[in-house]
Amino acid sequence: MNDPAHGDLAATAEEVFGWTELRDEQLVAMRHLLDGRDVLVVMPTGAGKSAIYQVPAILLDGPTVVVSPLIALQHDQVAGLRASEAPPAAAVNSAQSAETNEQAWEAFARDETEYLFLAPEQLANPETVERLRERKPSLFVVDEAHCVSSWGHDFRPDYLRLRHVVTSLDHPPVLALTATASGPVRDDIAEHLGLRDPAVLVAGFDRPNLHLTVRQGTDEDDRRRSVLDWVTSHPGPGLLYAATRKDTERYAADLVERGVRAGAFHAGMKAADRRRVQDGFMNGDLDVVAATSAFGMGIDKPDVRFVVHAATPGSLDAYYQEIGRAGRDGDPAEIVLFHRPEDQGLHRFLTGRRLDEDCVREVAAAVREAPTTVADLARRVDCSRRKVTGLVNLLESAGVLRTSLNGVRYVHDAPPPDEALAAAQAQAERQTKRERSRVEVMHGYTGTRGCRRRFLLGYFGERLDEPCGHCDTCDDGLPPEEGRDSEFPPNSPVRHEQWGRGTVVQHEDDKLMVLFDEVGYKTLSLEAIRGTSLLTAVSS
DNA sequence: CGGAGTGTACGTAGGTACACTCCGGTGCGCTACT
Repeated sequence: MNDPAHGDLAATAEEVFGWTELRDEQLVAMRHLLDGRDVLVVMPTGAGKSAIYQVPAILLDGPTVVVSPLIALQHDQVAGLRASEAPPAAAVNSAQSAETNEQAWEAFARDETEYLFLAPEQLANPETVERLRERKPSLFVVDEAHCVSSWGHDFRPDYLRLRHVVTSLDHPPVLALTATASGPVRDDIAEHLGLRDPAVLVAGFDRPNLHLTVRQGTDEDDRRRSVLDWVTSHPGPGLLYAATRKDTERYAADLVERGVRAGAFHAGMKAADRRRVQDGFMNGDLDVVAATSAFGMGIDKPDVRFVVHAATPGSLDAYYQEIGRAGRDGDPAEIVLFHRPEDQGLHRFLTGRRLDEDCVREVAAAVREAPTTVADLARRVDCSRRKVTGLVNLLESAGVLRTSLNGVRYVHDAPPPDEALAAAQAQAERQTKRERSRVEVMHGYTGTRGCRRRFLLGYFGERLDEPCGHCDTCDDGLPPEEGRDSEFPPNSPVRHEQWGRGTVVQHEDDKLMVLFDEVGYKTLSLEAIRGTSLLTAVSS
């Protein structure tokens, strides 16, 4: 490789960061950014994702804006950059004093800042975007980009508004980084960030040193005992994921009683207690953390020897994210899921949020009266800003509203507010259906008779030609293979008479898993399809 | 939807069985009050 950009990248990486070697995927991604192209990178934690923006940022003329979901992550990134020879880095967020934030903005305005870290909520403030605009950022980075898809639709709706920020910054090259994203999640990220013909780089998902097991529990007491027995008889460090805050505390207490150095971790704990548990785990004072899904983002401990689930998560995406924290040093690690079909109940509840109809009507009516802004709506309507933002997003995807960075207006031929409510309900129902179908796929994993790893990798669009030999189903001996070569290969588009357009996700035994645009994931029996016109392959 | 916790009936002692209610995950930023 002798193009000049390659030489500059390698030289900068070495001079500034001391990296003497860059991996191919890193270099390819960096070159795309220098060429002005949008890039989506899916690469395991610890493989050097941050380098992909840190190096080109220096070569591009203008500052780099990094959107990061957690203030703790922003802090780590800034500290890391400050410890290197890299140009100045700063963060602006609510954990810092107003004075510190103002100083950061002033330095940024004087062109003294190369890397600026912000949460998406900061970018909901038009003044913030204006301050960025004035300095003409040359790179816009979204770290932990799976959050766009997993949180944007309800929990942190400002994620779905980032595309307007990108537009108003005259669309500098956008880099989306994540460790985990299935095909549909990648599409979701690209769509909601408004990526233009992005280069999509996916490094290997397979983690062959992780041994995968699913254990079926009979009743809750039986499962609880099995989990405790398993954890106490395996050396840590390890993670124990539970579904509720109360469960994490109970498991931690039971483990301590059995002589395990364990701590609980969930979002309801005081910040100081959370820090104590996290630091204890990192420095080896604790062997096990019993946690909700709150624990893990930004945790990069190489020697985690097991990840055990005392309840089934709501999606394979979330599951893969959590088990991916084991065995990063490449040594063997155990992955055990203690499953009960009743776990679906909690996820039915969590995905079954009801729409606030009054609020929808109020928002729709207010916008119909006159175009406005999200901030103004939040002031006028009797709901929280977060809720209003979420409803604006929902009404936009239902085709009722159209939005820009600051503006919200009524689509001129859209139905009046009363009927708009029905459209919003239908859209919300589609989202719920999709989420619930993800729960079902997760349970499909627990029930598969085939190779566990093949199922998992298949979901992420990677084909494993031979069974892995390193999961419980392979250990037990697999049923005979059939139907691997069919007219419905993974990732191929199909059409169903009832469910419409979809994409084949998985193919195992005589079952076909398809992601339909309208109804989410469905599992179809090939035997039932054969010889009928129910499902047809579509030429793309 | 399911599990945990509380309350009640039973019938005269201490527990068991069942009905009922309540609760359940992820973080940012901002404001009001110590």
